[in-house]
Amino acid sequence: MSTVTFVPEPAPTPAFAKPRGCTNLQLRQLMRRVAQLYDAEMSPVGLKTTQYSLLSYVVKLGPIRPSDLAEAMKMEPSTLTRNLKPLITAGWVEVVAGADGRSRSVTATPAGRDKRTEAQRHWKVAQDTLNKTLGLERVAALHTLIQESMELLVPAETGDLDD
Amino acid sequence: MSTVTFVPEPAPTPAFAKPRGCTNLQLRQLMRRVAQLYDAEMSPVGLKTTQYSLLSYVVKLGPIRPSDLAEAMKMEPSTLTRNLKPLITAGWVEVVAGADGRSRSVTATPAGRDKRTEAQRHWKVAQDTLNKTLGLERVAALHTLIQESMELLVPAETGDLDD
DNA sequence: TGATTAAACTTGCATATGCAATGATTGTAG
DNA sequence: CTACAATCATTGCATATGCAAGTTTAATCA
Repeated sequence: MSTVTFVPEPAPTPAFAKPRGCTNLQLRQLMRRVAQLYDAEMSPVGLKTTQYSLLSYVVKLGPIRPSDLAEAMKMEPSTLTRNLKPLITAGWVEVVAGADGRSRSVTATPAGRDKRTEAQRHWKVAQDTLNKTLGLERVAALHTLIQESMELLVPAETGDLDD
Repeated sequence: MSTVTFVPEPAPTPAFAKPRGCTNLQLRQLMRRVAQLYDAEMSPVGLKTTQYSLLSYVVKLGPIRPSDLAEAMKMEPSTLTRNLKPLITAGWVEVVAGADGRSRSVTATPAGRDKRTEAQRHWKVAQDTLNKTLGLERVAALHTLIQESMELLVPAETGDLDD
């Protein structure tokens, strides 16, 4: 057995700074600002960006069951139920009885499809504004990070539990 | 004058993909998941992560005027007014008359400071969990992107308008 | 000083968000 | 076929969020 002198490795300086602060808070803050930017652009059309997103999903995926729609939008079913209300009141979306007596079927009305088309133009302007303000590269990087993070966060999950 | 044949440059393939989808929606979706992760960890302490963030700011910056606090937290003053209510009800925060007859002064009570310390431990666990789930590097990158984006989004703004 | 403007919250209105509990149906085990 | 379990949606409760309008107080101008 030989005596060995360990030379401590030079602390492997990481190529990135240790994250500082609260990720939750930072996400919220950015979300608020971004939402304001989008909402300002959407306001002439008479819907919030949240509503535009939901309406778009209904147009694209409908007729669809509320629970499936909620999952697609990654929100709680209870939240979905309520978020649909303004769209129903406005006559853009309809919820009727589903095949299964328990479930329902969500679809966009013709007026809803028209509204979505109209709103889409404004959404594009908002997105372009953001792209210009932040730079295409930064927005692309943000999208990538968000998507990667979402995948990693999907709670343990549901899906491939055999037995 | 010579005739020149322009060889069109090979479309400068960018090193990043054009961003797809709605940045607002993606941010919201990630925020929801992240909030749920933090809130689950904070729930034993009896406050939401949003409340923890606010309480922390009050502890660190107080006594402070509501408008300054709102600016520090990058939220609307009206939102701040309401978000303070649960903390006041719980006896963690006090709002008293300010120097100026119009303004107020927000401070944390001793109970509030204690609560914040207790909550901080849980926050750290949540943040560590996130760091592990996403990876330190990814979280760091996210923070950087968020911060850069926030700076770029600060609306034209207030600050150095002379005349 | 009296009128006007500005500053600093606060409220009214509307939506977004989620957990826990409830209601209504369907599926399943005995 | 009945009792129990699982599914699907909604409601009760509480908070978060922001715009526009209102209130109170201070500052400024004529």
